[in-house]
Amino acid sequence: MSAFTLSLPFQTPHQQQNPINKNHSFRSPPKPPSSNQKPTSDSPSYSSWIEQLRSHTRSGNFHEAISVYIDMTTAGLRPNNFAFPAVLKAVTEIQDFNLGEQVHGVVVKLGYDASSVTVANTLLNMYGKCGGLNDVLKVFDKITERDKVSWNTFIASLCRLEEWELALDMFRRMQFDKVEPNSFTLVSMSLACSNLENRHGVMLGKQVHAYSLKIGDTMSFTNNSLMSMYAKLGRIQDSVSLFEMFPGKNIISWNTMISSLSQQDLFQEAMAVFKLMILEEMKPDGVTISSVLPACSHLELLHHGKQIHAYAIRNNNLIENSYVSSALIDMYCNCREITIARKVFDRLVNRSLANWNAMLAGYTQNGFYDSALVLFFKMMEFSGLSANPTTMASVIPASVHCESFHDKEGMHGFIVKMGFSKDGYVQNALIDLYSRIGKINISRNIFDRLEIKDTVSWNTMITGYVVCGFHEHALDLLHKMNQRDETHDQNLEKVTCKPNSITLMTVLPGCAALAALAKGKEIHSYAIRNLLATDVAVGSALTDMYAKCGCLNFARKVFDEMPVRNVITWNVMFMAYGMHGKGDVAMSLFNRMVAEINPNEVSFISLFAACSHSGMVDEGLELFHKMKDKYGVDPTEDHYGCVVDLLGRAGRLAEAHELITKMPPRFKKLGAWSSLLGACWIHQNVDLGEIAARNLLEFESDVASHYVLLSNIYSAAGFWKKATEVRKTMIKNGVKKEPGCSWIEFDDEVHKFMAGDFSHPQSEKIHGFLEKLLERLKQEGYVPDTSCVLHDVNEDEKESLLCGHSERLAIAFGLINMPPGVTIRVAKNLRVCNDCHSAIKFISKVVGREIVVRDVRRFHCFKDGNCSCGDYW
DNA sequence: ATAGGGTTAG
Repeated sequence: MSAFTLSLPFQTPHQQQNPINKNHSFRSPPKPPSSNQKPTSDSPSYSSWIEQLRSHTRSGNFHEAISVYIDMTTAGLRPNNFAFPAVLKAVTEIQDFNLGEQVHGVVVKLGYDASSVTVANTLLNMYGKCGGLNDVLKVFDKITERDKVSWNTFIASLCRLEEWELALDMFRRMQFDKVEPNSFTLVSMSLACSNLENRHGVMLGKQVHAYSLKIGDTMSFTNNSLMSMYAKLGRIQDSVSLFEMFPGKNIISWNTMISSLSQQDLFQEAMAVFKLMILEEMKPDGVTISSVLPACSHLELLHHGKQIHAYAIRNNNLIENSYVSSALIDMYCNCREITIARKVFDRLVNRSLANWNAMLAGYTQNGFYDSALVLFFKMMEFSGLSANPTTMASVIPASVHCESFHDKEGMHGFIVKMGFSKDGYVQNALIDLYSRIGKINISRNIFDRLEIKDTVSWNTMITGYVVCGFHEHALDLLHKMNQRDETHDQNLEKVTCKPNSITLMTVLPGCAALAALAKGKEIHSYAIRNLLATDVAVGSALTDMYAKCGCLNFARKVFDEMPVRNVITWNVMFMAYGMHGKGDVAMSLFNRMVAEINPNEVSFISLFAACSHSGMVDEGLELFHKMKDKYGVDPTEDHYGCVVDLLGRAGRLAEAHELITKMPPRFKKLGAWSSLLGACWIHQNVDLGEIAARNLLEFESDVASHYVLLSNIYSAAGFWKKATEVRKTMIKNGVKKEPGCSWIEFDDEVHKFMAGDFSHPQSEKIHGFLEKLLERLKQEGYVPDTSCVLHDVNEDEKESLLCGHSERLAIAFGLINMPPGVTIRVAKNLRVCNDCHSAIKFISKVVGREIVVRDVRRFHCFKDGNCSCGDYW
């Protein structure tokens, strides 16, 4: 609506031309009252103008009412204390703040703001609904004879402007001025209290409640507001008591109760109240439906949800209610019935933004990222609606995970353009976006500049570091999150963000990757103290962490004590036993598992790996042959890869090769070929190794490990020239070998060592230590095996290169710094080479220490000159 | 006086 200026014709009565801008758009042009003569204030038709104005407002024709008002003033008539309330009400309803201000001007000129309480009160109401705080205060100040309505309107306006504290102050001043609060006042007060900080809100809320009892207020809306207030302040029990004791329950009481329970995540209870409502023959309306559906959604009560859907269609076509349809879509999506959700969506006649958003969220949350993006672009083009921050909170993750969508950073541009950059959800989603495209610094930048960091912000940032492999930073940030929590004002419960179960399961894989046992234990104790350890996901992550830190016993203990286990929990345990070379235990656990719960694809991958590392070829093959018929899991290309590894590692290379050739054609064979190549290196088979490498390099000429394995196979067989050639091709193709890297946790820090690396502060000491150690090893009978050294150098040099292998540096560091008797735990990013394996066996004997080395595939526990893997790995 | 759709995880 265009703004226009209204000058005051009565200020200079002789001036007859009127500068009203007639562009104001009205539905129907106003008709002046019957006579052609201009009415004057004392002519009989004056009252008919006023009456017309009032009747338009009364019957809801606000635009017409305003028209009459304008014509009236154009004609030089003064509005009176009947005209002003009518026009102000109309202005308020259509939210035309500009016109409101102009009418205000007229009111002031004519002195009604001080002389008529009714006019002043409607003015107050107008500013409360479409103005600002200053206007409200100014108008209220002017009223000399404040009545109860003035106070109530004033307080209600303050609430609408979210000035909760001020509203409460005014409640006190009202009583001080000897004006008795009534139901209207108490409704506003309940609303104000429910928006205060928790403890404070409850305290004042109880006073409001007591006040209502004192004045014997039994109005249903007072009771309903008090219920709502208690619920929002987390005092659901008080809310329920009010509900139960109140004799005058109406539909709104029921709805309030159901929605309050839903909002407090008390879904079972919400369902129970809903059922009671039906029993008491109270007819649910749209609000009821949209309050109870979230409960069905969270409890995944698809059946109930469908019944409610049917009810909504039968009764009054409640499905047309946008709240109802959004809740339905959400319910179906949460029950993973995306197709039904989409049908509901497609059949809607008018789609609200909430409908689109619910559908988009449903797609994203169920992993249908492409569908989410397609729908989003459709919405942008055809719906006539524009996205809001909620839309983008679903679209950003969809764009991040959608592989065929490339312009991920473009989303950020769009966000900025739309002005959504300061929305918390959007910012968190952007942090995730940048970390997943490897631009972790941008993530951190956004994170650092967040005005409010909630738990999700911290979790997302920590996950980002884990995703990018910066595990130390992840642990650092967890530490900071905790610090922040400790120093936080206990009164501000709403803004605290303690680590939750998601935080822990995000950061535990970081500990596992770093083999940071001490840190992992610290997190474990934190989980116990904060009652998070019983969470399935946390328990599974703890089990995994202990297993990957080499503490199989701890892993098993956590596993045994978990109150609930899911597929992932079991899979983690299989993997754990597999990495420790205990395939037999994994298999017997599997038999226990299938009595309780169905295995999935990952279960079989873990089990094959376990069998493979334990030489249990036949057990593994048997499982492979019956996984589909007995357990209903179709083998995938990954399973084939595992079985090729199983056969190959055991030296059954021909069978492994045959299995690859028999793979169903829909499968990619790369994984299987690379398993075979690895096996050819172990068993020194040049012919098959060449075949495998050829098949791999045709598609993956940029993977260093293929070149390295082939070249190692050649050198081990003495084909030095061929080995060198492979290495040259690799360099020519610009492929860089991933540098070997090992690490060890010491003194609350993870120390990293690269192969041939001299950057560590203790580097000199370590190398000196290793030189002396080498002499002692040789005395014990250690003979260096240089076959896996790629470089074509003389034997002496090779030996010193071997000494530089990163695992040896890490072990030496541990031996120098850690007290005797403490097990040395080292992790490595590549496989331990033959020579290091045999050297570490000797080291464990010479220094009398247990040494645990975890490489990419499994654990090696060295003790008294032996290794737990029995040289089979 | 009552109602909605969103971000993080294995």
